[in-house]
Amino acid sequence: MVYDDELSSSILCKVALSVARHPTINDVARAAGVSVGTVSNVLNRKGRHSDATRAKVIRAAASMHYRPNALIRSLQTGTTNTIGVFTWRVYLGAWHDMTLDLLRGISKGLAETSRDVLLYARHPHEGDVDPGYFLDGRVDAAILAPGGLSPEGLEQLASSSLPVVTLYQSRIPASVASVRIDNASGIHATVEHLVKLGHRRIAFLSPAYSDDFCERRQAYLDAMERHDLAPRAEWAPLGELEREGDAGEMMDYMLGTRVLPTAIVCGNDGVAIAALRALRERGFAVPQDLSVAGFDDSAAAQSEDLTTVRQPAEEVGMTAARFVEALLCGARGEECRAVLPVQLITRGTTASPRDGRASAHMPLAVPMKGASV
Amino acid sequence: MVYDDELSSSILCKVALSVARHPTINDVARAAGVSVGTVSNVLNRKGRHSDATRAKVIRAAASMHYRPNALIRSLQTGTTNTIGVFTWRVYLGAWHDMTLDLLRGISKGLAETSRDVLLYARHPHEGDVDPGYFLDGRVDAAILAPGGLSPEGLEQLASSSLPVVTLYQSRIPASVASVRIDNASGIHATVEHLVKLGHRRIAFLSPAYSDDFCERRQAYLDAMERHDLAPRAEWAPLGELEREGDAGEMMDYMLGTRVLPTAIVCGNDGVAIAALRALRERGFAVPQDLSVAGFDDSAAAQSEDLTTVRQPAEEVGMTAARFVEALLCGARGEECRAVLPVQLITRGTTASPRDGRASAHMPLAVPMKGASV
DNA sequence: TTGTATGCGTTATCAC
DNA sequence: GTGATAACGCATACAA
Repeated sequence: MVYDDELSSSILCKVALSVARHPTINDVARAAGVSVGTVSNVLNRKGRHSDATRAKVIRAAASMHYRPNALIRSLQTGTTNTIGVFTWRVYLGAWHDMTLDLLRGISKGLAETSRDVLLYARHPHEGDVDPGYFLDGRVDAAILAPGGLSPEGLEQLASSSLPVVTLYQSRIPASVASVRIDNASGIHATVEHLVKLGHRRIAFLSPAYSDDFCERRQAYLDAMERHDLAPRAEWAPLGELEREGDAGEMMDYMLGTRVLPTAIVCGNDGVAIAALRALRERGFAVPQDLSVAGFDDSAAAQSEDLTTVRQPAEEVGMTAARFVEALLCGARGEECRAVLPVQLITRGTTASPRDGRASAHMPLAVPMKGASV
Repeated sequence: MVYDDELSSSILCKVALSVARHPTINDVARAAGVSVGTVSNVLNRKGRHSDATRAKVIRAAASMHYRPNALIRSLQTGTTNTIGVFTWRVYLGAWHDMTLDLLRGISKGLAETSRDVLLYARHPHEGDVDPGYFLDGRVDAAILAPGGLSPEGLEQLASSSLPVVTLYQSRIPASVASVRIDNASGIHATVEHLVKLGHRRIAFLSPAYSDDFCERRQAYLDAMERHDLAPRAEWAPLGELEREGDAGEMMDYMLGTRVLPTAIVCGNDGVAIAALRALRERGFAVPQDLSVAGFDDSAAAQSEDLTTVRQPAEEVGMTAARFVEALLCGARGEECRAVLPVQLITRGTTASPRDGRASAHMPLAVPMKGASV
């Protein structure tokens, strides 16, 4: 061609004009008049080349907005600088306010080590996730919130070489890193608080579809026993509680029993706030007629002046990010386990019960299944 | 058949024992006794091979938990099935409650087309993001919430071949797809509502660091003018308002003026709730002494019984996801523009002002240089 | 129907 | 210091 002997600047023009695609290291090398190896060296392993070459390469790369392809680079180096994060909960609504705090914590933690987050959005709304999903080379490690992987799936993942940190899960293989919160302490503190206020008829309202909820339920039963309080079966119903409306039904069920509780401990703030609304709709005053306590200390809990247990979701995320870092540095899963403390926050929805018996203005008979007070 | 089984299973064992790394297509090919091309064909282009071969390949792949490397596959196909999402806001706190709704919408929208989200977390806490950041081949397209990219950066990105959808941004190149909300309508409705209640001294409290805030501020000024109300300069201060404490200072400033407003329109719910608290701390009753309105209809707004403008954050996310899909199918950016409607939600923090005059304990109103009271 | 060969863009290992 | 070149794992066009 006529232009074979053009100066590099015009070559740059040619390249710039001809590429719809992004410039590659080859383009940079050609423009700078050096080999690809030299370009790679200059750009990555600073220090083993002449200043003149260095300048040429840098300028060529900058002028054509060269950007190394991250995929190929990962292929070469074996590391993606990306962490997979699976949180089922992003699909759910206000029942789980803590997701964003969690993500923020993870982001902050990973930013410290310049890693990005691959947020798995592709999973279906229902059913278990294929563990192989995390093994396609896109991520260096995975952080798994509950709800996606079956125990077997987690087992399989654990036996692979992918570092994994589970969150809010207790039924996991011993070798898997995990960050949990101290559910039992939180519930014990809540029950203790209520007992000190004079409550003896304490109910527990919660779904049971995650380890956390199960632990909280068990802790409630333990706490009741510890205080010599025998919870009636209908005070701790095992319902689905997946939507707001469910809380109303559950409340009807609970209020339809012969002996009403004077306090309700809820599995999380979402349930507690739904319970608050259901109670108020039915003419009950909180905390005069019934006390209500939640779990999580979400933003809504603060607004609702809800007594609740504060869990450090952001710290859970940061801890998980640090564990990921540790695992990538060779730590074993067994060494990366944390149970973060929680703290009871007493607010306006809990108070002493009205003198032993149900209050005077409470409905005599709740319109459900002929039950009476 | 039996012979085949024995043969392949023993080979499988050998392979399984030898690999610490993940099996590659070569391993599968060897185990199945076919070539890599055949494996690839069987796994991807169904239909052009014998049943026997097909069965062998499938079984070999399944038994060794073969998973194609997504990086290489992307390299090959030119598509990553991943969308980059940049939201600065994940770092911020309760000032921006809508982030999770947004993410949920994006996730739902992308799940429809089996794409995942690369959530950029690596950006520093301050300063502009390098546009080249999104051009390293890891994503097929990008969704950009405000705050990260400078206008020039966005321009540069727009001139690249990467499909981009901006959110909540109005000052963008004409060719860039965008999803916005109708800020002006929301503010006009709010001011209209307050005017109908009898307010004339209406203030505007908001930061101004994003397009949305600026639009809302301008809409406030327009609405005031439309109602022949000349807002005093001190009723629409231009402050930073980046933390909760700032709202208190701003409130002190506003309440320290000679003529007090009877209503405060806020830039978002976070500001409004901070304003509510600041007002109550200073002995003002809402809405008796002052009315307050927000913007967004976050969960906190519902809890606080705040009059506000509902914005469909989740729908913003879903729309963005759909635009991404459209762009990837060849649509031009100009064709992918949406301004989603908002809706005024009147709640308990707005009411008629106390009978024309300021309340008894408020400082007397003193007219200043032609300002209409 | 199946196998072979090529190339994707980069890093890294060697010669020079 | 610098430049060839192998290798990464896969898809695909093409040959058999």
